[in-house]
Amino acid sequence: MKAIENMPKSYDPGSSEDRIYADWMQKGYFHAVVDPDKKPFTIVIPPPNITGQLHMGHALDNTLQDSIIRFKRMQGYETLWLPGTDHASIATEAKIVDKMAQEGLKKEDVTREQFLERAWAWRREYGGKIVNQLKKLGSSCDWERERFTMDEGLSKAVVEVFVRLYEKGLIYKGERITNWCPRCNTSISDIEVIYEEQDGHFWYINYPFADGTGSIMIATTRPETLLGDVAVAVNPEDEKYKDVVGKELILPLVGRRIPVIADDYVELGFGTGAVKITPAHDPNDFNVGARHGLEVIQVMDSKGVINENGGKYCGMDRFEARKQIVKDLEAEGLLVKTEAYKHNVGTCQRCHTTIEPFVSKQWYVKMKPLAEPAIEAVKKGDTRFIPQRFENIYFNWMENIQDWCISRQLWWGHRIPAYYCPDCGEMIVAREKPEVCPKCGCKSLEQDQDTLDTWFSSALWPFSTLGWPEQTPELKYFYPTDVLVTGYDIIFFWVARMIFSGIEQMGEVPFRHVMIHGLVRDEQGRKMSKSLGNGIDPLEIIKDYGTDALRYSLISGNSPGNDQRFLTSKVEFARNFGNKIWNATRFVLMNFDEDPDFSKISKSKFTAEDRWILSSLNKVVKEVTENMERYELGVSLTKVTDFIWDLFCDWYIEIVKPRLFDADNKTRLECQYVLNKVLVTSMKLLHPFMPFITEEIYQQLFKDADSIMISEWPAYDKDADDPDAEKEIGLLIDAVKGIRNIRTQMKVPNSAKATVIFVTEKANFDLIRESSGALKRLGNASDVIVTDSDKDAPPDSVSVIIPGATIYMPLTDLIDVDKELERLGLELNKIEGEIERVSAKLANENFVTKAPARLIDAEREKAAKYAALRDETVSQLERIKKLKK
RNA sequence: GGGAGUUUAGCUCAGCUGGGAGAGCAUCUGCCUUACAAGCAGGAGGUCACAGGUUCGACCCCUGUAAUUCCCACCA
Repeated sequence: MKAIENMPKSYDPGSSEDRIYADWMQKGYFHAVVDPDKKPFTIVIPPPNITGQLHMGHALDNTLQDSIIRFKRMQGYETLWLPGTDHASIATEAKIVDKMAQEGLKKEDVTREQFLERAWAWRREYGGKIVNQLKKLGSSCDWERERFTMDEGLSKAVVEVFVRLYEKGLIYKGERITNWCPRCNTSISDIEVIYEEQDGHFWYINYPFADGTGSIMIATTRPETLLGDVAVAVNPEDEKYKDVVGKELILPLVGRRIPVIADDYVELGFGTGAVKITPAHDPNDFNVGARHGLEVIQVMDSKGVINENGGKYCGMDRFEARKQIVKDLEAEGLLVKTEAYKHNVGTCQRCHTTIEPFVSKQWYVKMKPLAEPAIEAVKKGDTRFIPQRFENIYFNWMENIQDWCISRQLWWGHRIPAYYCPDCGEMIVAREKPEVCPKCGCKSLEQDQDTLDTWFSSALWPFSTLGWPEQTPELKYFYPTDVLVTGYDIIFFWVARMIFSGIEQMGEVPFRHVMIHGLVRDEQGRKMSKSLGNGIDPLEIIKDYGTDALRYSLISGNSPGNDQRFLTSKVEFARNFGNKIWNATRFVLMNFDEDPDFSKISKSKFTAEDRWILSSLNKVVKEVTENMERYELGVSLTKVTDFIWDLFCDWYIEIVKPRLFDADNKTRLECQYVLNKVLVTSMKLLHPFMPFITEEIYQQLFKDADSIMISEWPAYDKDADDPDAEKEIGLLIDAVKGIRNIRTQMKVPNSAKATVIFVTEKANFDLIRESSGALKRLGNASDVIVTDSDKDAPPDSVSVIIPGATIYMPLTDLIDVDKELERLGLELNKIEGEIERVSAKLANENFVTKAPARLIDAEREKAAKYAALRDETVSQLERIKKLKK
């Protein structure tokens, strides 16, 4: 056993965490191999963006994963936690554009190759940063298997999936209206559009009939799109407009003749009942236009600037044009009125620029055939969400899914594997660039300029990282993975897409469980954000309190799916807890002999408190393991904490001190053994959450020990349950609590050590005598006399009545007779209240006939207990009353 | 418009399949007791949002109401 000279009075995480982590790495404990003799347990990390900086969300997400993976590793699984990063095409590209702007450069000023050069340089410079930050968290990832979504292997997987889906007809190219961000200058998918409520206007505009017979009034929030109007639609049922359907209108400011058409899309009773139709710039209008064979007139370019179709407004930004058009309409007397109007405006998830629906040629994934089996898989329970309610969100989205626009007009990302012949226009989708055009033999085929949505590659993450499309042993062994841990904010973006991709490519769901967690909010419950500046840097917390404390504060009190607030007080508590166990260890070690030989212990020499703490420990092992298996990490952590702090430190250690301090005590070695056993076992239970301090303690407890992280997870042992010991020590604890309580209530100064006379039932006699040392210590008594008769009790004493025993504390000069009478009276009231409640229950025939037997027995036992307590309290009252005379 | 969550001590939150309400922080009282003042001991504080219902029994299950947060859809 090591001496404790290297254990300072308080624990300093800063001095050990990096060293311990380096040691784990060096010994290769994080590395997983294909081992047919062991069961695999796999987690793939949600790959952080290379633009990323570790924030509290990562800290939570990765602490959860690490805790699970450490638990499973100790349970004996071959555990793989596969790490990596995501190229995050649009986010990274935006960062690079920003950086270029600082040099006075625009994206167009450099070639695609030069731009990509910069992107890779970015990746080299910043890509490793977040990885190092994950290491600071203690993450036990298999870094030898780290992947990047644009690695050669993963890129190969992306091309393979694209080609396969194309060949199956599940990927197609089409000209359609899509969400377009004029600032990022690219198409984006439906879920990348964030709707924000904005204060806008409703402009009412008259469109005159071509025949001069008046006009029809429409209302719009986007008057600039008027330039692209090709019709005005009314509901076919609308009496008001029955006669005008088919007539022609003169489009204001433009002069184009456009028809009035009838279409169900127009809602009766909303607005003016007439809707301008602009197929090129509104998705609904696009559909209306398609139904009626209307022309699509694009009036804006990709940057939101009015083009040559916009006549005199050409060259104006869309919002500038809006103002001018309103002004011009007003001048022409066609603007009827303007109303303030709150409405939802679609904005770009990345840059919050207002989305402009835009007609362009894009690549799409046909979703229906992919969604169906993915829905089925979750319905069957092949993949389960925790908590389950997120399955509804998943179903709801998958059942109403639209085709997925996957092409982006960006440079950073996986380039679409489609090749075009400049001569004949032939398009070839292929794994490799064809040498010549298969149709005309032209040799200068050009690859599609577009790249793929960054989520296209993330969707393949659970198998592409394991070597797919190669049938590697890793893929066979580790796929499907066991649990995916992620926030509810990316269920659509990522989780759903992994599920259908896994099923489609691998024929099997990518993971068995999806553990969903919430957001980490600030102390006031606000979302942490850059713009609010309310983010808390996990690395700062680590610096101030240590990684273990941060991890503890994130796990404790956290329940799956729910948001939580980040409270500094919680981190402080966690740090204090670390210090507590550190000092418990110091205590244990300083009370060990030089080299205790635990092979010499005799179990028959275990005292009641030994059996009690071992039994309690055993119970905690069982419960914590069960909670861990159900991914209830917060509950586990609370249970471990309560056991260590309350049962082990505050009771067991305090009870056994006399044994330890007495060098001649006959059960001293057994006591040391139990201390060691309980401490080691509870450190193991705590290790998944607080890996560093538990390792440090483990190393202190054992010479030449392997790491705690590869030690065996404690097993529940049926035979270690000891209800008798629990009952016995329960009695002792009640007695001590009672004595302490009296002391405070009677305001007995600590210095006044009164003799305690313990009158007990015969059944408890030996036990109490055995524990009298502890009782003396914990009750701060000068002496403890155990007897089975109250004849020794001095009359001027206060009494503590517990089931099966009465304790007298002679407090001559200190006892206040009236006060004691009052106290006992209150006690009696309480007991009688209990008796009333219990007997009411037992008198209830329905309860006695319908409740389970064990509950009825329990109530009967209580009834007997309270009756005894009542009798004893009454007799104590009598005794005190006599004093008064 | 559709859906989901939340509502428990002053604050932040746990509470697993229904069987006498818990923790941390804050607060009050007393303690530097030779592991720990980042500590120890003892207290106070809750008609578990509200109203019904099911049940022998409801914080827990059902219905409704209110407040609050979020997600989806999007009406020009």
